Amino acid sequence: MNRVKDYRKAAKLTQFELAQAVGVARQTINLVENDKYNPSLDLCIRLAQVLHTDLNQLFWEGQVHEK
Amino acid sequence: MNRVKDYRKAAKLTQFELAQAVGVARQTINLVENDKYNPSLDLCIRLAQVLHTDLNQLFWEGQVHEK
DNA sequence: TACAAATGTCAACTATATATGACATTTAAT
DNA sequence: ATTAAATGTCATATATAGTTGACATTTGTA
Repeated sequence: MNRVKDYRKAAKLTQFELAQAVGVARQTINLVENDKYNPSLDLCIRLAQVLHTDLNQLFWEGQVHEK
Repeated sequence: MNRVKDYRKAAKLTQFELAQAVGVARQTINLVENDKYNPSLDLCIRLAQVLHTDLNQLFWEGQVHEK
């Protein structure tokens, strides 16, 4: 489970508004939030930018890597 | 420019070996390293795991976000 | 209860990530 | 100077990300 929905709600955006902000369809946001598929890196980066966070926060949750 | 090539060389892997390790074709690694396209999140995550790093290190370089 | 906004989901379509095979060029070692 | 390994790149094919439109369900609010 990624954390897009959490960050979107924290930003008080609807799926539709987030979709517009990153330039994809509303359904695409819905599918990403529900892990129905595998977004492109480009979309991940735009999501992180619009949600004022970064790739690790959104998509690296629970991974055990430490530097 | 992402840093896949830097991390691959640090791990002393060839493009072919890295491709095998993450389960894609060698050409795919080549294209990713040279920013010829837009990999899937899934591939990005496998690259980060195999290269013992994380998404931000590989693909968030130069982005200005701080938590 | 009723209504509207937000969300989930389906089917059909289009764009593009990724595969495969092949070949040219570069790099490194002999 | 040769040779092999590694890399860059092309063309064609396939899988799947992302679109569009539509409708059902949920959630919040009057």
